[in-house]
Amino acid sequence: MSVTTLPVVEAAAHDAEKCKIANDMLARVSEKWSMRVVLFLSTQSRRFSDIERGINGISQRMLTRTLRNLERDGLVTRTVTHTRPPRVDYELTEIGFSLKLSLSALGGWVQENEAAVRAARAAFDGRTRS
Amino acid sequence: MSVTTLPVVEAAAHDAEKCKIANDMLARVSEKWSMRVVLFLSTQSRRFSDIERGINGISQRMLTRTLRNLERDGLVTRTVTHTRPPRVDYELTEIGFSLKLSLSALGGWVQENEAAVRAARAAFDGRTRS
DNA sequence: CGGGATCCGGCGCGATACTG
DNA sequence: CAGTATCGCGCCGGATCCCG
Repeated sequence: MSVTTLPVVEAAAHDAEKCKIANDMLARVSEKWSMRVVLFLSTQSRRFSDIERGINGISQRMLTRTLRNLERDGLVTRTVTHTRPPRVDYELTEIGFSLKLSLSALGGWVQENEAAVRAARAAFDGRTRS
Repeated sequence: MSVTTLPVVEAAAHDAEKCKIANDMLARVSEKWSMRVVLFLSTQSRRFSDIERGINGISQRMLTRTLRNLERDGLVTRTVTHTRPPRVDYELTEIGFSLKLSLSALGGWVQENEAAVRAARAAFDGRTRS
């Protein structure tokens, strides 16, 4: 029953359940590798090793965990082909793709304000280091 | 020179510097308390203790750190009034407010897809726990 | 090939106590 | 009132080894 529990959504529709989901989604999206994976899958379906090679510096462990989380949230689908060697393909779902679109909007903000943020940081650091 | 280093912004304008800033901003925004603070400041200027009381469960330490980070990025301003007891007011800058607008868009996505995500999680958990 | 199991360091974050 | 300092836990994320 707290007054301000929800970070993203504002006044409208402010129940506890949605707050939790909103927090979780924001957390998910910022989990260091999630966005890279979503972006990498945004154009086409990819198999595990393709993603691993396509995303620079991700470990096998983290790729697995990231994909599991995205799958759990219904953002990607996992398709296993039982051959030898086995083959697993990952693909963005419809809602996964819509999330990617929303995030691209945030990307727009970054493009417009990146210079200002960098300048602000430099000014702040110069001010406090003295 | 990696091919895919940037999570948010896509094909356009893909230099390393902007990538780093984009990552940083996404990290900042997801720092557990940042969004709550930004949202709380979105309507008006507030003093330290007001924010502390307004945001349910934040510790003094984390509020201080969060505000410092936001200030460093040029998203909030800090105004000190030297009285006894002292008084410090925080206010959203213009670019801080524009960020809030972009994030509200993401909030819209959450509102639309929260039910789907919750259902997906339930289905996934039921599938794997068996 | 596509993972799972385990070990481990770093640090995000909270609780508490102290200061100008 | 608005911080800073210190301590400690949890957990994210990397490395390494093993398995079907």
